[in-house]
Amino acid sequence: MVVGVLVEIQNKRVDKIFDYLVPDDLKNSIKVGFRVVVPFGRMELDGFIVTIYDNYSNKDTLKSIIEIIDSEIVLNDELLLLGKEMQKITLSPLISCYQVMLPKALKAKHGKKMSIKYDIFYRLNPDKDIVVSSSSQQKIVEMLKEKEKIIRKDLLEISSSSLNTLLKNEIIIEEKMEHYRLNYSNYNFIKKELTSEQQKVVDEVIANDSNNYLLYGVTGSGKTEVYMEIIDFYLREGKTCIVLVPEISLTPQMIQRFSERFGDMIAAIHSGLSDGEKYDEWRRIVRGEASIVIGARSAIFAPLKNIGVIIMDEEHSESYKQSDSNPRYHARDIAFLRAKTHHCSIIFGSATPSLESMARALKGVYKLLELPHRVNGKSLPHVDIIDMNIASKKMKGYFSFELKNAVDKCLSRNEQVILLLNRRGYSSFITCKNCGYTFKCPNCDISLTYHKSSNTLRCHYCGYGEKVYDQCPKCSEPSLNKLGVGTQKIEEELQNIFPNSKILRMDYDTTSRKGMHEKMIEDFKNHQYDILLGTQMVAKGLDFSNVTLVGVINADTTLNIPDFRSSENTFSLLSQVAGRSGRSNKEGKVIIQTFNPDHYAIYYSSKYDYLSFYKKEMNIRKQLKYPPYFYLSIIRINGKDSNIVYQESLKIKRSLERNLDHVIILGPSVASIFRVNNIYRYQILLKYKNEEEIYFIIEKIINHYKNQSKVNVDVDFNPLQLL
DNA sequence: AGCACGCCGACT
DNA sequence: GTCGGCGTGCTC
Repeated sequence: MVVGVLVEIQNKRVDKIFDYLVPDDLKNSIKVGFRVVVPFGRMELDGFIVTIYDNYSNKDTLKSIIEIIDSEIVLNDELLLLGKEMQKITLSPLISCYQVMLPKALKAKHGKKMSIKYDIFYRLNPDKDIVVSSSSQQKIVEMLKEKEKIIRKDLLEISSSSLNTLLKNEIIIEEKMEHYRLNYSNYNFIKKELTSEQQKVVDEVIANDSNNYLLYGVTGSGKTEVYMEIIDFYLREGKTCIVLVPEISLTPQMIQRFSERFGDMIAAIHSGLSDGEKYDEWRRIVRGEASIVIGARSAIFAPLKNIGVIIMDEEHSESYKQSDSNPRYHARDIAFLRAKTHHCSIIFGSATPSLESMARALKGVYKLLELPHRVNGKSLPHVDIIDMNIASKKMKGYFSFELKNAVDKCLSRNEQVILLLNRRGYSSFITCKNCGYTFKCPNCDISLTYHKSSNTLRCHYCGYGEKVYDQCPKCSEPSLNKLGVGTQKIEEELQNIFPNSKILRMDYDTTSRKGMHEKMIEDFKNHQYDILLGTQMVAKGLDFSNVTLVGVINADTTLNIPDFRSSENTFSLLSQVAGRSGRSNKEGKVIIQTFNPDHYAIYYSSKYDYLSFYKKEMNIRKQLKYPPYFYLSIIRINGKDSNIVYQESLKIKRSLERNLDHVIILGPSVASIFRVNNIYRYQILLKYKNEEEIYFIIEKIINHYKNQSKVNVDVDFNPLQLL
């Protein structure tokens, strides 16, 4: 017997199938989709069995498999096929496609044994008469008469010798059962009364078996309730469901809502779980013990059978794309592939749909469903924009008089405040502290990125560069700000202004410890704090009924990120955070501090005018040839020798130019961080209309560079970040 | 990814 | 004369 094995090495040159003999004693237990240990050169490696050959001509040269790791299939037929399709659409190593599907505990290095926890149960042996010879034996038997089965820990006060005697005499039986580290309550079909708007959406979706929907519903319009009702329908049909949410909004609140309704039918995979716990959830899914999988990006690979619907909440979220490493896939594309095999529907939900999705919906590629009203019947909270060009002249720190005042009022009513501080991208570009001026590329209409080493500003799209001056070119003040504001600093200032308030700081630093995120949300909900100060993570999905004021300290930071999507991201972030205010019966309010009060992203978000924003932004995208009018791809070239990397980049560019018409080829330009770990990086940006045309050439280039070690060439199709 | 093979410089 | 630098190539 000969099998094809894909070995677990992250190297393109060995990303192919190696053939091995199966020793006779393993023949009966081996299956496609199992992991095995194989000899490889002088090493021993883990690998996946991807084929079993019917007949194989020259077996003599083959080595034999050392051992089988699994007793259950790790990659089922659907996932094996899905991996191949992923490799095709991402041009990533096949092994990386399989690895990304599995929980970390399974990717463990060879030799590390997985621990499955067991509970030991005891029950009475129905075939034996009960004969006891001591009072403690009698006690155990009494317990079993009452409870049918008991767990070892119930017997703490009873000597184990009496237990052993009973076992030896076969009066009681020992049983092992797999212990799952998490527990959910039971399914209880609570049906919440839906509004007629919500019901209409539900009816529409369940009327069709395989359709793609864009659910455009304002914050607080009850999308989650709609999802649950649809899921309920499919569960009754005997089907399963996947719910994708951005990691940041996969809060205990969210999980609780699902588990209250669906109990232990859900498997929730989130960052708060240990690797072991994630593995447990994955096993429950494999065994068909969970019918709803709720999780972040990688939950799209959940090994469910018979999927009825895939829901992608907050579909505009950038976290759905794996951008940092191979395979550079978007969960949306995987959803399409899985929906095709399962003949199921996909629902993309958002209060601020991505331009790509809305464009598709308006073209009829997706069916557009709308929830234009909040379920509490209240209108969205009023938004005040504070012009910091004026306000900053009168203030010392980061808080305008208006924001200070509003916080004061809110606290005096014993209500709570959420303050959003945007830190992302701060150090990479330069702003003027005095007037808010930012440097832009004359060719690309995006902010320039600051390079500390050369003290220059550069554009990463076209390579344009200029020297940094000490003075601001607009107001001539020597007040260029190269550094960001930390949440910590703001917290101190806040505490000084409101000495009697309790402030909770929530950012990457304070939530990195396991369970902290959950605890903070719980504590804030219980009003142990008055003010929640944090980064993006306070903007999404949280539902606090006592929050009546949301303040955005610096709306400009996301706007200034050198990316053509920065307006879109700003609009959606501001809309999301505004929706945190006034969620129950109390009137809410939002205050946004900005140096760009007239910027359309800020202006339209303050009016909750998605469609106007959409039209304006689409116009810009059209003019500048960006998505959704043009596709983008980035070819990244890196290597140890910067000169060789550059020369090869030029070669690639020329070969692209020779082979492609109607494709805009920009670069090669240096990546935002030119040198990482002594690897130099260049990139070429492609803008095009026809996906097929470029695919084959890029595939050719990547395959060409696969076999040589001087430079490494990767592609990112439809990148979200161009940096 | 490892690990060996192989072809040139400074040394006991 | 050798020890050892790490460039190139292979692993079923």
